[in-house]
Amino acid sequence: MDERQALSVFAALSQETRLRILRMLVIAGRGGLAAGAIAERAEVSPSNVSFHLKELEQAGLVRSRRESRSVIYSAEYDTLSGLIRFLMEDCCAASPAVCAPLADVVTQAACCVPEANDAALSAQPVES
Amino acid sequence: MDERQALSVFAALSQETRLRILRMLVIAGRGGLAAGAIAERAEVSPSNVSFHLKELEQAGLVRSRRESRSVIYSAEYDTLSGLIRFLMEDCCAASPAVCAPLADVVTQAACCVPEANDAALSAQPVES
DNA sequence: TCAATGTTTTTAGGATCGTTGAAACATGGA
DNA sequence: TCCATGTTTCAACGATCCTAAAAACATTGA
Repeated sequence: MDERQALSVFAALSQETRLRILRMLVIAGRGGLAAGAIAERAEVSPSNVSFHLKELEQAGLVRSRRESRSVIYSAEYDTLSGLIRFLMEDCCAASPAVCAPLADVVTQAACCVPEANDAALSAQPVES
Repeated sequence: MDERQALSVFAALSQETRLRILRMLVIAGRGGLAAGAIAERAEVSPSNVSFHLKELEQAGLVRSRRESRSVIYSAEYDTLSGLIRFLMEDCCAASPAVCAPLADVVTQAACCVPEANDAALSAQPVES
């Protein structure tokens, strides 16, 4: 990810409704959610949710597909991981001691890593 | 990190000059840089850099200390790691397969982790 | 084709943000 | 104290963003 896209992603995530929507879609998984369902859960009007979804889509954080009458939105996990990589990148240019806190994140936020799944985060088990 | 602070941090990072300043300070390490030096490197006016540094400070991304005539700013690595943790948090609520790309980041972006320092990122060695 | 449902676009407004230059403030040395 | 240096605050303006409501568009079934 280059600086331009990082700026775009940060801008997209700096708005309350959009951040909520993205987290909603991240939790929803690859199946995604229909625009209407998102609007209902976020408690905003359809036109407003459409506006914010477009912003998220332009930032590359979500994708959309039409299924019959509904338009289904889902999170782009690759963009999220790219953003995290971007955030870690420059840390590595400084001395290792400086970025020790980030190393801790790497080792502790291991919810996604099979062999270290000992509830390092306060995340609850997967349901559904 | 809660949602409120995450929003504040995203807003702070969504501006080109501020993102550049933060990356500059991350690379500079705990020693930090004087406001004047930052202004010079970022090629913005002193008043402008002061404005942006205040925003970064309010978001908790930098701290300042006075040394004689200069005010030295340095990156708050804990806030950065907190942001990364926040970004990974919800990923874990979905199925593990969904967040595999993030797991890859964790294992590959290992520049900070001593035992896996094999240039997984395209980051160049530290110069200067 | 017509009506119903789901979503997007458009328009307009008010609010917030970023930049600039001048003035003010803080510090250290003569 | 006075001056030089380094930084911050202030006020004003233009640009951008967010929201709301109405209209337009797309899809499906009668």
